[in-house]
Amino acid sequence: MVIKKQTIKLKKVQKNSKPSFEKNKKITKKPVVKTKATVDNKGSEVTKKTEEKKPSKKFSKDLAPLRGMKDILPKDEQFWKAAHHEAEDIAHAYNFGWIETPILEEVSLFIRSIGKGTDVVDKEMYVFEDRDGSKVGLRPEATASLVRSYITNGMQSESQPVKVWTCGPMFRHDRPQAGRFRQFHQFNCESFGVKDASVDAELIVVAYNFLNDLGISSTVFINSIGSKEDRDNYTIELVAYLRSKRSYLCDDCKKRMNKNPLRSLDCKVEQCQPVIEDAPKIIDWLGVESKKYFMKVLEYLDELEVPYMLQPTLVRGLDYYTDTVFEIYEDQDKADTQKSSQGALGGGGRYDLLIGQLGGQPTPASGFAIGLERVVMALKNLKEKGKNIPIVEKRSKIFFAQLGDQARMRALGLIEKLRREGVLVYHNIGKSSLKGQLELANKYGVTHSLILGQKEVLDGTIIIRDMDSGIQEIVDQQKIKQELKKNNLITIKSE
RNA sequence: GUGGCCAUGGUAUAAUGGUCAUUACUUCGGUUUGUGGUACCGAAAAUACGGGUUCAAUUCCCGUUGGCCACCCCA
Repeated sequence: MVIKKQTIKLKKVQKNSKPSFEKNKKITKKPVVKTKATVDNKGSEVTKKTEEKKPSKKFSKDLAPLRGMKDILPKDEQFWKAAHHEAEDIAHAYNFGWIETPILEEVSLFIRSIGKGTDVVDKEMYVFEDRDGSKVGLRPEATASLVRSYITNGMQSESQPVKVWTCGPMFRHDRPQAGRFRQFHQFNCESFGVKDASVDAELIVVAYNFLNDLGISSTVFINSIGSKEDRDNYTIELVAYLRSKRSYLCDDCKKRMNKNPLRSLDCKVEQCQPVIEDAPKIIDWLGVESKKYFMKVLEYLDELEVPYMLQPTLVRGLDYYTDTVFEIYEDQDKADTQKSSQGALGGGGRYDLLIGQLGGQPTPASGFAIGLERVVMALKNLKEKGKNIPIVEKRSKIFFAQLGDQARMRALGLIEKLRREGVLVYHNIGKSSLKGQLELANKYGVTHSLILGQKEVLDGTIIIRDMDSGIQEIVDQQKIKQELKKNNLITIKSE
């Protein structure tokens, strides 16, 4: 029996005897020499030196996930599941087919679609050399891959439009921030093959309903950037205008003027605002066709009662868009306008030139992406405010406790048998004390526990304990299911 | 990529240029070795990493890494 224990840190010693291998982080961790003074049963004192230092139990930093990447943990399961289920439901409801494409693709696919000169391609892509020397990249978004898939799988010969959806991780080497990660997840819907305002409107309504069904109220910000010619003409005009106001602009905008003038319209710097307000509006430069098309989209949205705002300054950072572009934002309470998270939950638009540009038959297309991390963030916020969110929780109401070696041996078999019959039970076979197991049962919030002990094993029976009243019933092991069913406690797996 | 703030057990925190680094939750064990919710007792568990100043650094300084936030950009 240990009566006394003391630990002495010998700082001085380790300082002076600094080992030469100090570069090794784990070993440099302060060595601690522990001395335990113990007294054995007979009362004689024994001093023993425990082994030199133990390496730090703290995990070393290089074990942590990479910067901007996160483990998604069980505590957040409900939010993620809610989002995933809703994605699946809504995509299904609108007849989108599920598709999954590789995360890794030839780099040129992304460069050719998203566009050289965009930040996503120039600064944020994970690119590396494959073993054969070819350049591959982690997808920074899904549209390029989906378009590639449409082409390489000959989907142009299916009945149009071809509508697909996917969910999965995307990668951008960005600086992590609220709602922004290097690996993040998107829900994507794309519609290929038909150019019609109704297609755009449907996509927008899908995005809107996805959020709405999750309890997130949102507004769509929408604009049209017209055809490529419209945009080129407009860009020339805009640059000329910005040049004339050059001295009033912020430094970023001065740079953007050459690189990506449309983005200046998005500038949030205060000094630029008056200039932006007076800037020529792209909508005035749309060709007749584009203008008509845009009006039609808006009409549909009115019809569908999707709340939207025209935003003449909305352009998007990816090159492939034409005509309709939109972003969707969570409606903020006035109370938390201060509270950051100003990123869009999702965005998208029409890209009629992309498929042809990548080598397919020229085919119109339109789509959107929603960031699941941001959705999950919004869901968490809502829950904090006590709002109801469609949480997916499959909980069993029953705990299975076992006691004694034979019972333990029997337990797994019984649990398996119950599972096959569609009865799910919580259990912790690793624990041996009944007390500990019932504690757990309590924590799980079950209403009843099954208790199997030595005696029950021999009798072929089992105890059913009502956790509220404490009343116990002994039933035949063969009749567990019936008993539980009688009390309406069963979570049947199928159906 | 730029800037601001930050770094103490698993989580959340307290404190200090010099005994054994505080507290709570969690985890584990015990208070009846067949009965949970409460109570009590006990245990495990931390100064991110590297360097500098100092007799002495968890504390002060620098660097690295990471986190949060904003910009850029985007989801």
